Amino acid sequence: MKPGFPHSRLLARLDRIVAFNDADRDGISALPMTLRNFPAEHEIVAQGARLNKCCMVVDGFLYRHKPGDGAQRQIVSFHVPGDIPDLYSLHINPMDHHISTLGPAVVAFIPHHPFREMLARSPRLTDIFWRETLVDASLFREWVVNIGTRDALARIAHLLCEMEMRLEVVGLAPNLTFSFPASQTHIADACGISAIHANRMIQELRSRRLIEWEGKTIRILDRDRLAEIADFDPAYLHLRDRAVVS
Amino acid sequence: MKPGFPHSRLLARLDRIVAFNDADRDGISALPMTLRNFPAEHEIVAQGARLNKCCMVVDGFLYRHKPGDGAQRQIVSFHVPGDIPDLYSLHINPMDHHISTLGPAVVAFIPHHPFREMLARSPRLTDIFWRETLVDASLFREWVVNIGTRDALARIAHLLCEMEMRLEVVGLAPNLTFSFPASQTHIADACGISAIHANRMIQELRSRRLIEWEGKTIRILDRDRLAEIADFDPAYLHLRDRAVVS
DNA sequence: CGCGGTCTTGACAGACATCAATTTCAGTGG
DNA sequence: CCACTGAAATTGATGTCTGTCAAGACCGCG
Repeated sequence: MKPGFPHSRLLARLDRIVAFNDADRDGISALPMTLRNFPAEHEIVAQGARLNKCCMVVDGFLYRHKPGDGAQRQIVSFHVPGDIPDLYSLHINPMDHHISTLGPAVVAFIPHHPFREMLARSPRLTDIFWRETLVDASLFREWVVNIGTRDALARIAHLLCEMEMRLEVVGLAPNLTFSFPASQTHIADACGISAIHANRMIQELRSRRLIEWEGKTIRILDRDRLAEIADFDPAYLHLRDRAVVS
Repeated sequence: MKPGFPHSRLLARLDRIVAFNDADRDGISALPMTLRNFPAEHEIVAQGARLNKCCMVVDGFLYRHKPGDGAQRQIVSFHVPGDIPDLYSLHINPMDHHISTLGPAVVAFIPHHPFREMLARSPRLTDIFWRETLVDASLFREWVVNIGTRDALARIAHLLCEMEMRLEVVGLAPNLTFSFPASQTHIADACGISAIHANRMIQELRSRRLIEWEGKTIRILDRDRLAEIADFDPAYLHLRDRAVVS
């Protein structure tokens, strides 16, 4: 079976995380997927919803967020192509957060029913997707550490290190350069700081010649020093091979 | 098959979350478990370790923590009887955080091999334990929100609301009163604030007559007002029936 | 060319961290 | 039975990181 474009995204993604075989490939390739385009800042899934399908990022970025106390909100994760941010909806209802597009994005919807059938047929695929949700959880733990222990500058630096590495895995960060259509307000909401302070810290990173950030394009100039400031250790990403050469 | 004491802890726990049948029960009851006692503040699992067994809390509390920047550390979760804090080690290695006892605790170890065999035999149990890890992840998301958006007073209030409700589920918080052998430093490390400030905020909660906290015993005096301060919505706990009467 | 969102800058206030010292108290030993 | 001891809790003073308010600059888009 010839996998379609969205399927290959998912396959490429999983391939970088675990080793799997042709049977796994065929199972995934047989999943029905419906592609849809969404404009920037568009809510794909609402908190409280009961879903009958999952969404996979094909192109662009999604982010998950929860309303915080009062007017505040907290972004709890960003998602890159290949991610399935609501994979957990297979087993948990209702959704405990929103999912929105960051910039314009292409999303593939996978109905729960055939997804569950595929998993029921293959304990191996079950393990693979279970593992995906576990890595997801590991990122949340690191975000707790990020927001709980680091100052604003390090929080932003850490976020950038994480995004660069996750995008590199799916081939979207050549030369430490990548597209990231987040406003400074998004960064602030993700790091638990004010937008104004986020602005100042980003300027600080720029003036230290650690990053370039113009429009929606980020370029990391000195990954080692950025990682040092961020106290960044990629172990929590649980990538298959962490031998990332610079 | 007659389940032993540790097994019944696990069964009771799962029973409050999902509905399951006798076959499930038998499968769980057949799991080999080795009981061990640990003193307070004892490391059960180290970051970086590759495990061949999971640990279930039988009595007392465990907590998971990661070293933060410099001398700081971040507690990312507390665990009550019935929890399996390193369930994810079935699919992910190495551990990305430490697990320690809070006070003295009794822990049951379950070897990975029979655990995996049980799951391989029962897609239903696989779903149940997968779901457990998904709820775990949901708590992390809420912790991100807690630390990222709320002030110190609300963070502590939120933590107390969460602990009370989770303990109530396993029958360990009668009359809104429960044992919790955490020092103020633990609270501080969990909420991302300094121990001194944690002390002042706890005093504030006491003086407002919201809680009593003497030694290792906490009593919630006014859950409604505490939940209001904490902006606490138990939906993220994904309990089966959330009809908790006061 | 004008509008609105985003970014930027400055001044000021406040929540919280840090430093230092004292009190409490459970556990220990004489 | 009662000092002794070290950890935990508490209190006070001071500094700072970060939030808030206000206003202006920049820029993409219609």
